[in-house]
Amino acid sequence: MTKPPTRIQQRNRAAILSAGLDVFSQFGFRGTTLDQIADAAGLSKPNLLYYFASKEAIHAALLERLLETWLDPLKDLDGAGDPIAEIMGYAQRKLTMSRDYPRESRLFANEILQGAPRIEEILKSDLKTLVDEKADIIKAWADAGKIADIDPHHLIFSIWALTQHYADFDVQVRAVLGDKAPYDGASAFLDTLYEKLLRP
Amino acid sequence: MTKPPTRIQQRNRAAILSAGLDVFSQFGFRGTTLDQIADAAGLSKPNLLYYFASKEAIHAALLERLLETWLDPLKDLDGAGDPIAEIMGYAQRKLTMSRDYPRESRLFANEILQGAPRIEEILKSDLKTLVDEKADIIKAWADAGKIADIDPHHLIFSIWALTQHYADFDVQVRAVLGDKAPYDGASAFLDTLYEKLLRP
DNA sequence: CTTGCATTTGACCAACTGGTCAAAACAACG
DNA sequence: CGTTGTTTTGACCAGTTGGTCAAATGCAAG
Repeated sequence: MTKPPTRIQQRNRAAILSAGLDVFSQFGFRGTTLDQIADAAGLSKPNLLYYFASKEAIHAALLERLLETWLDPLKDLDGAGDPIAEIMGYAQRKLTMSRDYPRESRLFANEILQGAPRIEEILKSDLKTLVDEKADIIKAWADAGKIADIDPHHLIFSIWALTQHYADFDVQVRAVLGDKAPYDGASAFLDTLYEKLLRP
Repeated sequence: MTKPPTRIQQRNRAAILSAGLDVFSQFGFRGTTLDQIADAAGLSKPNLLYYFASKEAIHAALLERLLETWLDPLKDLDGAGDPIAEIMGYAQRKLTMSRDYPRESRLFANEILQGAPRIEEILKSDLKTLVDEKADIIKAWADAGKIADIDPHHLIFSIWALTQHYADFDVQVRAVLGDKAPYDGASAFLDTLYEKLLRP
């Protein structure tokens, strides 16, 4: 019997989540204050708490929304497709996510850096299951001689590391590159890297 | 005319820095409290502040100590050495640092995630200079046909990303790998990757 | 217009925060 | 032992924090 949200509710909840994403992704859970989020959302603090029960609740809503979409690119890795194209496609999808959703990437990074207290169980169950499953596919490709023989888990880690680095360490990347745009070079680099790594 | 520090001073300052490293690397600057550091160091809060003027001062001391050693592995990359061995050696040294100094890696990651407010200038000057210099060396190797033709900056980023990932995302890596030890596989994977990537 | 619900707010609170200070406890040296 | 400098602490403070609440305001349907 939950009523459909009004237009105001939709707008304000969205503003709060976006503001929370801004602040949590930069300062982490403990380093973020409700006043910061309220300011960024253009609402008063009591009004924030009219829409979300607590600071925890905002953070939890963000993490939940994040986990929903975060693993999609890996789910799309298709055992029936062309091995090298599938893996390179996964890397490119993940790089696109870093470029288009850097705040989400940093929110995730912050959570992991803090020891993943809120999502450790999910990592050990859902994530591990998904990764093991895709690792089996990659292993089968390697055994069949369709790609080079490399450790599938570390291959997946490498894709995570190389792509998320451009979102999470953005300020360092830009400091070093000067005014050159990071993502074009990154995309080309990843293509070269995985082509050479995977060719049998 | 500064007096040499007493034994007690040495011990307590070291305890504070180690405790601060524990807490700052997990929660970031804003997320860390002096009480947490004092507890971890086994000192009272006023006693903390007898040794360091402020929370900022502890954090600054840690960052300074970190930056001193953080770039050493890259400095050691020798333009006169064997190209592939030099780059693979750098990657392995960096991986060893991730394994032996994960707290330092996470302290750095936290600082960058927060937009590097305290070290952005250093990144743009010292770090950029060093990286550009080493990128020139790598470029020369590529031009001479001694290694494959890849973008030197993104090559260096890839080494940072792939090695720091094992420290910064440790809990995720371990959640996925189960009880398998990460670093042996990582080391072998990096060797394979850079050998294949760099071979002309 | 009015009634009823959704929304917003100012005032407030207890706990926590970074930091101060004077006094106490300790250590070392003659 | 006494004196002097070092180290430690309990009490304290002003500002911030997450959160509450009753009252005020906005708004849409009848």
